[in-house]
Amino acid sequence: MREIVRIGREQLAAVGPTELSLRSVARELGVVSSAVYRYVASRDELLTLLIVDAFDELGDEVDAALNRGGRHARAQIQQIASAVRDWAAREPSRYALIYGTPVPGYHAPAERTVDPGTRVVMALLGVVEQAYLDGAAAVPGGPLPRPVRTDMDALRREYDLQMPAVLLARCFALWTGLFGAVSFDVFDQYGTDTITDRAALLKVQIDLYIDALGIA
Amino acid sequence: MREIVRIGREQLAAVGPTELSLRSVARELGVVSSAVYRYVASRDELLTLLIVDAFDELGDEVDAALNRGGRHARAQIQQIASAVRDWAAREPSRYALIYGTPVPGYHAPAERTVDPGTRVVMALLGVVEQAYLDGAAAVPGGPLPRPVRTDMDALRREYDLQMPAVLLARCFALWTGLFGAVSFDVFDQYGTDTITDRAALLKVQIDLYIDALGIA
DNA sequence: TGTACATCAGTGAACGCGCGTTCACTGATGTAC
DNA sequence: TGTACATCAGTGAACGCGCGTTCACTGATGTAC
Repeated sequence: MREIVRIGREQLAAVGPTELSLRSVARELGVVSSAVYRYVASRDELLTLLIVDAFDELGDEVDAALNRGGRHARAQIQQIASAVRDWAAREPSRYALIYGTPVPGYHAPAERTVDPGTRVVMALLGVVEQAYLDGAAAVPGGPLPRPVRTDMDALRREYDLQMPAVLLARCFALWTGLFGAVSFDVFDQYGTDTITDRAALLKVQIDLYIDALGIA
Repeated sequence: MREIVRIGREQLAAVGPTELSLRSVARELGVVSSAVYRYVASRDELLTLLIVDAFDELGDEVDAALNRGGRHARAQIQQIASAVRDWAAREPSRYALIYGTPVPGYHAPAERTVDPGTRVVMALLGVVEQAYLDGAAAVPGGPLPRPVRTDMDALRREYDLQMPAVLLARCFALWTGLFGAVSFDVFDQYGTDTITDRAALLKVQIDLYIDALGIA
């Protein structure tokens, strides 16, 4: 079982999420294809296992990066960002599996993927919330469009956040900005040769997002 | 020929870029699969045609949105952003083709895809450059890490930009931030039901990025 | 200690499918004399 | 005006491939008496 996930991971290192096949996993496992069905009900379930696995590993890396240090919110966010980037660069297919084009025909079962899938945002929110509580985050003025405000308030209640809705909305910009930058990097959207040090560029971009959050 | 691209587009409406097949295009065209080879050398070339087609259509939409008005940089950028979002929401598969996980095994021929692929950034850069020339963009202080600075200077020369390197670097944050937010939306990375009005959220996010650019 | 039986991991063949690409071909349309 | 020929769009069969999934099965291991 664990073996299957391990091999699935390995396969993903070679082949993009869409063409991950039960048969290739079986082959690599040194077993006939139908044998895999003893452990996994279908290809979809294999994908689910690998998605959860990827989210969890990324989540672990992020947590580890956070623990490694930096007391300042800015440093912590930068650390989260590089952890994400490093993992994504190391595991482009697994990154694509969870943050790229959804695998066609596959629908993730919410009850298994939501929790692991939110670990990175949760880490970011944790840092910003703490900065807010410490008075280290400037609260931006300006109203929020009603529907956004409603959603943000619902989230604040759900996750028990003290930060105001405006700040929470800005966290979304940080979150999507981070993954946008990482995706451009991993999926090679910058032309070839235009950016020589992508890690450095990411750092600059994240700095900008942090500035925009009003964090010291 | 044009017919083939048209049908390819239609197919993409139904099936994700990875499983776009020559045979399905032929089928839809009412023709035997080998006939398509009279017009297109291989599946890869079909993909190239569709990629260029998608980039061009998106570029046209963005240009149209820009022309539709707003003299202020802020309004113009917001208009570009909604044009991108609207097109992406309408054509998720074609968006995935150009901004999602790269199709495995396919390599885009740079000489055909680069120009159409840069139209959106070019539009953004045009707006920011104009704002800079009008003195409407605050030039941020702070140095840039050396490699980033070098890349930015190369780009400034290549595209004949007056804006300083720091500002250009910030344009990258706007660019990747925009596509990060749109991808999260189109690829359904926000949980279900957490965001009720995604267009409104995008607007808030883009506003933040514009603030960060120091644009009035 | 020895036998009878149940459990269970893995086998192997088969199903029906769709794919990209090749090849020799047909038959209509257009051109040259 | 009429015939001979070239062009060219499309055909149809075939190649070898990999896929997900099913099914009845073998044979080793473990358990109960």
